Amino acid sequence: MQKHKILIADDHAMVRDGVKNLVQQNKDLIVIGEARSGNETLELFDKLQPDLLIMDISMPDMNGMEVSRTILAKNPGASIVILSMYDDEDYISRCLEYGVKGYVVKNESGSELEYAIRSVLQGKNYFSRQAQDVIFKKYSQNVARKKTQEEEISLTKREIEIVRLIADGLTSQQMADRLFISPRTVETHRANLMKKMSVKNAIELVKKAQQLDLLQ
Amino acid sequence: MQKHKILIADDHAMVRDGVKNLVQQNKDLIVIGEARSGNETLELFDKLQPDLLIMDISMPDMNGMEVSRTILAKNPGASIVILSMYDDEDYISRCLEYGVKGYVVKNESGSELEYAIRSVLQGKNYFSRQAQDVIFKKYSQNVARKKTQEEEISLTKREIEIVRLIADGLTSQQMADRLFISPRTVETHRANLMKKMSVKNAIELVKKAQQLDLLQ
DNA sequence: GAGGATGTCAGTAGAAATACGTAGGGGATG
DNA sequence: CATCCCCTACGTATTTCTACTGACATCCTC
Repeated sequence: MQKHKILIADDHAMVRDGVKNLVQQNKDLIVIGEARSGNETLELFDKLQPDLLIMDISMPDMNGMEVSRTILAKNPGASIVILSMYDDEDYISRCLEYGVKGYVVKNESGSELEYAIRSVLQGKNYFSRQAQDVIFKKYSQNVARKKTQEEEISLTKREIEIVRLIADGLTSQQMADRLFISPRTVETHRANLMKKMSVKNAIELVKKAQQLDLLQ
Repeated sequence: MQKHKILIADDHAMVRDGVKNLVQQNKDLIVIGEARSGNETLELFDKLQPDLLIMDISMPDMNGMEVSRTILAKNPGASIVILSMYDDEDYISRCLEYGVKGYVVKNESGSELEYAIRSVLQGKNYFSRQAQDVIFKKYSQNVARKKTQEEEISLTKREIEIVRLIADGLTSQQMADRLFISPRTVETHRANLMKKMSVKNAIELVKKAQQLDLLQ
């Protein structure tokens, strides 16, 4: 049987041991190395080429996110599960950005970590309960904000057409050619749009339209 | 003890009974109504004002998503858990958009539903394993796409600063004032940016910068 | 049929952006 | 020290955008 090779990175021996025990209760998993710092993690990852890296987010020299970014820059498919003390939104979203596949908050049960390991080795992502809560909260805040703004502003069909063309980077002349109307008319629409949406130039107009989800 | 009032909506009696049993094993929960269609759900929700609505996504007259949207438009804080046969990405993301707080795929265990009920009643979101997998897959695809584009273009610190100000809708003069440099210099940066990023005007520049995640 | 919303177009004027090219000072690096 | 990159800055010319005002036809509604 081919065992999955796992590298553990944490500056606390006790945590390393705990994770190691947890991992090695599974016969198809084997811990092939332990790192005590960010730099050591980078070295060992290169040398050992593990199937999975389980890493603390806070380490003395370089934090887990920076290590993740470095590793994932060189090894885009690498599997990394982050262990963190915190369910901080910044941390979590940065990890997602960098391509980390798992994120488990330490005060959650060991089964969360096991589930994360299983999922990631199967090629899926796994963010633990608390981590998801944070993401969903952020997401729904965004949605809520969009909803409340959306009410007041109502655009005509033509105006929506125009604002989309503006967002595509066309000049008034180009829009006029495409719509078979005068460039002056396009400019009228543009002016009306800016007035309706309380902005001072086309760039802010496009941003606002994006926020209101008017572009496609 | 104040019991949490729950409304169940599903066109299949067997599913309703199953959910009902599951719910009423908890002493602090009580099923106060059952709806067999989308329209009935809307009526009962208005009349009964439940603390939580557990609803099938597919119903004869109006599907669960449309019902959700209608209810949430009138009751922005309403708690809704969607039961679905499918882990379709479109369904899930639409539910998120509308403000649905829970999404459970039917072939998952009953404990997923219980967990969802608990979480939502506590004011949190809960999307079951399969639903999350879909979202994360989508998310990481986006990240991956972004990454591949990012390589070629490298901007200097000053250029990044400028492109962000452009994205904020400032004119060259305003940027010059803020950065204590000549407006001509700002225009030089702007021109260099447009050349580097192969675009013809500021709007396309901003869009490109957004794609490359250069704006904060 | 009066009134409102929409889409169309124009004049005038000034502000801003874009397209060219050129160039010096400073820092890092070989 | 030569070279490259970055930041800085200017000249000239043209295009595009923004601001403000006024106007007319159409369609819908009350």
